[in-house]
Amino acid sequence: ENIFDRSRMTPKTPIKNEPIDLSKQKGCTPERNPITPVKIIDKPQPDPWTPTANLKMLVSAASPDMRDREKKKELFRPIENSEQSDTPDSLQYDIVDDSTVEEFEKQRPSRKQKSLGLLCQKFLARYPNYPLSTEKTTISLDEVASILGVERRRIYDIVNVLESLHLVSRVAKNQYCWHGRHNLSQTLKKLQEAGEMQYGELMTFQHKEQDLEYKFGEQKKETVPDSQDRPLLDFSEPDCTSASANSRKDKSLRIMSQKFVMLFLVSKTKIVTLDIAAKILIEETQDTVDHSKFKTKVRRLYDIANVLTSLDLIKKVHVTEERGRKPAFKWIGPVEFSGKTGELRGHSPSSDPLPETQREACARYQICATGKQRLTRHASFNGAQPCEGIRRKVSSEPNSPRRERQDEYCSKMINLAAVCRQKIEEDTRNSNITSPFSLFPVPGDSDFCVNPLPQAVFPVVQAEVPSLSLPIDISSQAPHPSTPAASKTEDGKPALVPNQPFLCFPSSSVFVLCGGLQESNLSETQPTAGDKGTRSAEAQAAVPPALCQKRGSHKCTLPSSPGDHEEPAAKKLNMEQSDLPLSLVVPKKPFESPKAESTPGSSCPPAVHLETYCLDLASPAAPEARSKESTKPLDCQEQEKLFQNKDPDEPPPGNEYIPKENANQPFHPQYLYVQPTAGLSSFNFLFSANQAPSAISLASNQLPSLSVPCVMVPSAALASFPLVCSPSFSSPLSPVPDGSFSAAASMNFSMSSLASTTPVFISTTAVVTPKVSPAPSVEPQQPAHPALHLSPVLTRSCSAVKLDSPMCVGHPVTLLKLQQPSSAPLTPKSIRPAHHEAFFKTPGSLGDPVAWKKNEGNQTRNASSVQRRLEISGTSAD
DNA sequence: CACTCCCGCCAATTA
DNA sequence: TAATTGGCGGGAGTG
Repeated sequence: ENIFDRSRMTPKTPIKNEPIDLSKQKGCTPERNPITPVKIIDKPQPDPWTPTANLKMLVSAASPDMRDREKKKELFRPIENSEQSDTPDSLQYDIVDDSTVEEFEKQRPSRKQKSLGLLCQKFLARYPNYPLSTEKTTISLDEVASILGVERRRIYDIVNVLESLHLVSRVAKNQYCWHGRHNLSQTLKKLQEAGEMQYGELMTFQHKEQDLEYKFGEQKKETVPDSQDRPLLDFSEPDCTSASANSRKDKSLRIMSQKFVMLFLVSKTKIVTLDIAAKILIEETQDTVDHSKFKTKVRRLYDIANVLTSLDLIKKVHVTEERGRKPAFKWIGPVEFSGKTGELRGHSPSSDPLPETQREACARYQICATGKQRLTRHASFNGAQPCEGIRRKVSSEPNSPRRERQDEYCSKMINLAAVCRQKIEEDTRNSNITSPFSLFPVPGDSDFCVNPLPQAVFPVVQAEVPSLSLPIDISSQAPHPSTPAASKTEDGKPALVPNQPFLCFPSSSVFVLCGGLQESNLSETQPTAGDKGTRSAEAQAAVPPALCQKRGSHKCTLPSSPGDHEEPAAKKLNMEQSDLPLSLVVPKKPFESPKAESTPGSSCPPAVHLETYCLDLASPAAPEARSKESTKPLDCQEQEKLFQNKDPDEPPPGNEYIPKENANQPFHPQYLYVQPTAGLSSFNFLFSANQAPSAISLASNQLPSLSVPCVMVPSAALASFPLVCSPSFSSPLSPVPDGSFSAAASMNFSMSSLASTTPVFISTTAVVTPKVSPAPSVEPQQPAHPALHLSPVLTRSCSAVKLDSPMCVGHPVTLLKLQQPSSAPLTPKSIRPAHHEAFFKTPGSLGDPVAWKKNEGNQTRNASSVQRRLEISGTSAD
């Protein structure tokens, strides 16, 4: 009998008949133990007894195919009856029993019987959904293939998808480890977070496929190449063995699977049409969109969908659209994930940088979004750990192509930002906005939450236009219009709470910090991250985002980029970009609950301040940036020079940071002046602080008063500071109200000289580089969305999103764009964004749109600076 | 005819 | 070099 079985096992494709059994190891599943032939006996044996069984035997003996069919039938029966709907588990049992049946449907296995979905069910039936932790079940591909009577190729399809969800992990060649669904929720959560970052915006618009598509296209193009995405998926989980395995290039199926799942998790409707998914995935992967590619993608999606369906995570549905009904899938799996950011951290803090980043972002986001501020979380976040994680990432790969990292980074950042946005939105929706945002105009919050995000995402893209708007805000700013870049700069807007994440984006790791910034804690982490990034990245980093310092005073440094900009302003710009968002965010938080560690209290204005500070800080870093800047356009270079000079001064913002990098007190004074001008109290504080104290001390001082978080960002943009700060502060503060706030903020920015800020952002963007160019493209789209309401927030979110897509590089740009657009539409709110843009532009300002482009380069610089700052902050950290 | 998606060639990776 | 993985797309089964 045993022999018999074996023969059966071997499918027609004799490929490998080998003694399959051997492989099985531990625990197989309940049903059979593959390993020993004996197992085989299980089912088969019974057969012999029955007439049918005998028949089967004969048949199988006669032809492998028949055997297979029979097997399938057995397995399926239950399944077939219920169709997929049945739960796999039940199936399993059934299967076992069925042996008796044999109705002889044998007829040729219909295509359905051979479907991947069915095969997958059979596969899953073999393993427990929740295996005991103690027992590790290993899966031998050969064995399974033979048992299931299919070629190995098919098993790969299943395993790859399962692997993407961490239900299994590859242990070795031909060996996989079965984990079951224990970690499924965590994995889904991660994917959701990542997805939000990447697709959040898109999904919001889901209904509008076009939008999405467009956006996607732009974003992706802009941003980085898809490689970015992978990381998300990768998350290395703690699981058992796996870790090692991922090397392959892409494993598109795995990545696709993750992305596909992300789309569901991000989608509000939880329904994703195949064509949209295909388009999105194609874009990510590659630009080319030829039809054939699309078809191929769809084929793959079907493969994935079949497996996911078997997992009961999705089900097929049809959506009717204008053009008719389209095939689609609806997510029927868990939507809420118990895991919390905190938990996530716990998972593998060190293991994957990205994951951590995401987590942090999430955490921050939550905080922000919620408005509730979870001090604890923040605190934890603030904790060096997060930062470390980021740093690790950065540092770890320093050598490797920065871009890639950056991209990843960016993507992560973006993702985070996106997630945050979404969350925020949700939060706002669900529970009106929380205090944090309150800063923003009230409406903003709510709007912000709801509309903004969605729109923001894309709309933001429009940023370009927004940039214009910005100018509007402040005529003076107009100059900046430099334009596109400006829009990007808007990222600054991100300042809005939602954006925080964005902040991160800029420098990548740094940004993450931003989130923290807002909260306060963030700052610390960010800095660290930033530091790493900057260091490794040198120029790119230069601008490190901000770091934030956290807590109480939060100071983040946002690094402006290292010098890129000619003038301080330029620096500021860079910083700002990244910062802006932060600042925005910060403000909100402050408003909401000062109490929080950081005492976010300060509200918008504070945020601004922060930025300023950051800028200052950045300046120190600037020098480094300079080098990179060289690459930048003329403007940049000039700016760089300026920065250099300033650098020394810049330190202020990040108190701690500064010291490390450079103590640039001198400059501070300048800034200080500016701020005062602004008139806002908060600004003033900041400035004074900056001035008086050494860079660091100052920063800290100021921050504290304000709300710190923001500060962090600013550091980078010190230069811009003055301008920005003052404006923002003044108005923002009082305005606290939502709309006003944003407006004010924006105003401020613009006032301050958007240019300066803008430059910063730009630089950031630039850093992103590749993305930069893309960003522009994006911008156009954004306009459509107009995120009038929350523009700031939205913008940020948007930017963040975009960033994601771009991954590292791109995202910054994207963000900017988004912001602008949003800003434009929104009035007050929009203003802010605009301001950001303006800033960016301004620096360049001077006018050149070109400058914006250059910004890209700057961004990189910024990033580096940011990183530096981060580092500093880290060290100095509160 | 449009959807699905099976099948297996064959290239990229690994061992 | 052989084996393992897995991208890919032709084209067949279904409705």
